[in-house]
Amino acid sequence: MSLRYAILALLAVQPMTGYDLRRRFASSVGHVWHAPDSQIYPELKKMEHAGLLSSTSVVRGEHGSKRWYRITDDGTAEFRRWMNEPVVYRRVRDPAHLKASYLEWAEPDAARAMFRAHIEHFTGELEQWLQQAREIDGGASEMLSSRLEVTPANRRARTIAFKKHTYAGLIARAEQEISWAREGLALVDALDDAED
Amino acid sequence: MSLRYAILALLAVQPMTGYDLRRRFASSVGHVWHAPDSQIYPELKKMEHAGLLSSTSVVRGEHGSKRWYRITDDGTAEFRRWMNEPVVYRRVRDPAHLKASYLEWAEPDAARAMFRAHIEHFTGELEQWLQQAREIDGGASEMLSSRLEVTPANRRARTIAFKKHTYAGLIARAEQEISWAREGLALVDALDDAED
DNA sequence: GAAAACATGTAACCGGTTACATGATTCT
DNA sequence: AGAATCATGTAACCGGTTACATGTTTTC
Repeated sequence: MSLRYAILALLAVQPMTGYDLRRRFASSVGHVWHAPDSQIYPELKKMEHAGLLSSTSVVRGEHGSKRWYRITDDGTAEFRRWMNEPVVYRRVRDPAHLKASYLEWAEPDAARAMFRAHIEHFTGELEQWLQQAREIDGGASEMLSSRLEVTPANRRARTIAFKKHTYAGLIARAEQEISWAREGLALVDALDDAED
Repeated sequence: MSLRYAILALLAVQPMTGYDLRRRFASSVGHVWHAPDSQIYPELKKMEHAGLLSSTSVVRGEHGSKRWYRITDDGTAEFRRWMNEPVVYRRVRDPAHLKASYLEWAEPDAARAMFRAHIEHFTGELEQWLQQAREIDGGASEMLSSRLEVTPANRRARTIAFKKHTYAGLIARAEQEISWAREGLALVDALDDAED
C-alpha cells in the first residue's frame, strides 16, 4: 500500500490536483513507484475519506472545475509514522532472471534478443535516473526546489543528500543489469561458436 | 502470468506432485519467482484443464493419495513458445528506494534501521544465491543434475552456463544493494555529525 | 507417542492492469 | 479549426496475499 505514502510524500510539499499527481507519477516518483490514473483518483477519494487529505473544488474556465487536494495534519502524522517504520519487502518476482535461467530452451537469436531488450530496458531507466540526478545537482529539479522551499534551512542538506543517494543506487543498479546482459550476449555467442 | 511458465520449466524436467513443486518454489525457482501453495494447487488444476499438464492419482500408504503431474506435448510447446518470446517487464514498484528518497522525514535511528534491514535482507538473498552457485559449480545441485539427465549431451554446457550466468547476475545485484545501503548508513552518520 | 514432513486445498480480500469513456480548455 | 493538454473517472478482471482448514505418513 505504498501508493498512499507516495501520494502523501508529494502532497506534503504542496497541494495539487489529481492530474498534477498523475504527471509526477509519470516522471519523478514514477521512477520508484508506478501508478496509473485508474488507481490515483480512487485512492485520493479513499484518503480524503480516511481524513488524510482534504479537498476543495476550484472553478476552471467557463464550465470546468478541478479538485485541489491538500494533506491534513493526520496525513502528515501518518506519513511520518510510515517513514519511521521498517520497509516491507515484496517477494521476488523477476521475469527476466526466471527466463534467463532456462535459456537453453530458447533459440540463440531469441536469447540474444532477450539480452538486447534487457540492455535497452535498463538503458532507458538509466537515462531517466541520470537525468534526475543531473537536475538535482544543477538545482533544476522542479519538485526538489518546491520541497526545499518548505524545508527548514537546517534540513535542506539532508533532503538533497538522500535524494542523490537514492538515485545513485538506482543508477548503479541499472549499470549492473546492463553489464550482466552484455555478458549474456557474449555467452550466447561463445556457446554458438562452440557448437557443442 | 510467469507462475505458469515456472511450473512448466520444473515439470519439463520430471513429473512431480504439487507438494514437490511447492518445495522447489521454497528453494531453487523461489529465488527468482515466489509462489505460495494457495496459488500453486489451483494453477495446476487450471493448467491441466488447459491441456498443458496431465495428472494421475497415486496411492500413498493406507488411506492417502497424491496427484502426480506431468507436462504434455502441448505444455512443452507452450513453454518453448514463451522462452522465445520477449520478456514482459513489470512496472517499477520499489518500496525501499521510495522510502530512501524521503529519508529526511525519518528519525536518524529509523533511517539507520532501514539501511541495516536492507543489508540484512540482501545478505540473506546473497547467501542463498551463493549457495546455489556453489552447488552448480560442485555438481551438487539436485535440480540441475536431474535436468542434465534429460538434456542431450551437446546441450549440457549451455544449461550449466545459463544457470551460472543467472546466479552471477543475482549475486552482483545483491552485492550492489548491500554496498548502497552501507553508503546510506555512512551518509546518515555524516549528516548527524554535521548537525546542520 | 510425538513431532516432522507429506499432502491438498478454500475463501475473502486487495492491489494492480487493461480497456473504456467523456468532456473542457488552451495553444497554435 | 484542430491538436495538445487538462481533467476525472468507471468496470471487469486477474494475480497475489493472508488466513484458515484438515488429514496422513514417516521418522525419531
